[in-house]
Amino acid sequence: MIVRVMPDVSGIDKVFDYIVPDRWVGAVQVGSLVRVDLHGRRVAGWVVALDVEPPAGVTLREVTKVSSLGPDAGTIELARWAAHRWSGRVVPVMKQTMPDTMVESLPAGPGDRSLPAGPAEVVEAFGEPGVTVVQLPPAADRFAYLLESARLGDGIAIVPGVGDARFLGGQLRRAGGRVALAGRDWALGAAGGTVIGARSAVWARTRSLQSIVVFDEHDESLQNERNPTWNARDVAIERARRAGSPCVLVSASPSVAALAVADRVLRPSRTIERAGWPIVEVVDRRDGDPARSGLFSEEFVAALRATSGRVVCILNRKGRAPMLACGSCGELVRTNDGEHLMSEIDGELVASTGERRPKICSACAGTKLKRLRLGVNRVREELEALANEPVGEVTAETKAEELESTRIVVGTEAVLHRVFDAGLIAFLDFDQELLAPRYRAGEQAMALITRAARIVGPRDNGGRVVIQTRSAEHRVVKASLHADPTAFAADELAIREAANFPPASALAEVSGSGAAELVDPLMLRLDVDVLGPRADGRYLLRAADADTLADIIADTPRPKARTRVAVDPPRV
DNA sequence: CGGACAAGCTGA
DNA sequence: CAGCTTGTCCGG
Repeated sequence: MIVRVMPDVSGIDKVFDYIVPDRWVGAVQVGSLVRVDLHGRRVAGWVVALDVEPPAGVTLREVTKVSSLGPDAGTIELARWAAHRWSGRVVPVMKQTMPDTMVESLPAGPGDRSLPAGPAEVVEAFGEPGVTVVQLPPAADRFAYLLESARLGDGIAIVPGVGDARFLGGQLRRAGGRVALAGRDWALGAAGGTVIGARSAVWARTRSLQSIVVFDEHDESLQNERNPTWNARDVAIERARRAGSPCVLVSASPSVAALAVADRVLRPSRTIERAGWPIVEVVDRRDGDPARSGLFSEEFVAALRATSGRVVCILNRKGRAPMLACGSCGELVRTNDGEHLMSEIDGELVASTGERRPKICSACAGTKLKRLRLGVNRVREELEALANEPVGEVTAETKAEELESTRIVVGTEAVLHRVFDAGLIAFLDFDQELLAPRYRAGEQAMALITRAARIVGPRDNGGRVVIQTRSAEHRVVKASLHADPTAFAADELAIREAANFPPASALAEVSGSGAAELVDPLMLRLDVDVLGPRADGRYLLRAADADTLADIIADTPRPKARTRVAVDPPRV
């Protein structure tokens, strides 16, 4: 038998034919990982087709080993689709489809077992094929959606982190479901049941696919940070579409990307939604004495005194220039559209968007601007004095037990991934998040509030989220205050459409020394906009939609010089 | 990717 | 012109 093999070599995006010795003919399947000789090297590779007709004039070599089972034919096709959609190579995607350790054969599949049907709205979410967005308050119990997915048969559940996977997976197992953790229990999942895991679980092998459910669909960790920058939410949608099965996207604050492709959106009543969010207190730091730019508002201090449980203060300061605020009215110095911060360069106000103007407050025409500086250490010391008890600073190095033993902690937003309950979460300087120079800043800020809301729990829990800001009218702040992510999504979508940003268009960032050369032939085309170069030599490509953009990039020759193309860049 | 080979450069 | 670097090509 002659098979076609895709070598697991990062520089090669080509397939080669090999002879399978008779003794392995039964063992080799599409997706099998084999070892082959290639150009004097012994390398691993995936069998992508069986019984092929090799090109004339080449001498075939033999497969030297059959190492493991791998993805099925449909998943290989899906990997090819993703590599094209995110303008990258297939090999790194193929790696995602593999088990943690080699698998020679699959165990027996689960027998028939019946799980109980959930509430009507949960059953309805999985009721028909297509994309259903389920908006669920942050502290709501999501388990019913996992259980329903498992009740329908083999399927995949995707969560932001492996911790979530272990927790929800354990719950399902105790409820009688057959659960496999993606990667580790690859063979078990391939034999049948529910595969649960972080983003790479979307590539898991399954026996069949009756549904896919994605929890926290808005979470940025669902996007692969290396090229190709595939997003598990989008891959899940495509995989479910190919299987003719429902794809359910669950989020407390659905992304505009998900809403744009949704066939149906299921939202709770306002009463239920409000009840599922904590009390959010917005403190407008422009009020009161504008000369006082202290770190802690009276409202925060009151909340701190009233909280007996854990207190988490979030302060983002890494690599940030000091913000400017008007000395007379306290307004932040922002771009005309109010979306981004401006800083002072050579006596002029300049924003990352290129907008510039003289040093004048746009709200009151005041000319006295003051710098607002906040450092974590100063915050920690002042907070310690205020609370009269030890305050911990959380960094990546902070040990879990140290974090557990300190009641009050200060850190960057990364703390929100390490703390699982709190009585008070305060964003001391939320403007840094709101006005970050990225088109997704609003959604990213909303995601932080959503995560904080889940940690402190629903409003009858007594937990609180405090937002200190000078942008109280910002859509994220208003939506948080009113527990109304629907309003946020509508406002965010309008802004994206006005600026022709996704989901109204598709973007790719081109960087590296070959960027100018790659972009050059695209300058005259009408179906793609070339924006840039920016100061760091990066370009942005913009097309009407992701497919058009992918086709254009695929048809453009890659320069010899190093060039990186990042599709759907999260930090632009 | 990484080996093979060709073309280009350097110093004696 | 040996000895080395740099660039280009290609794999079954």
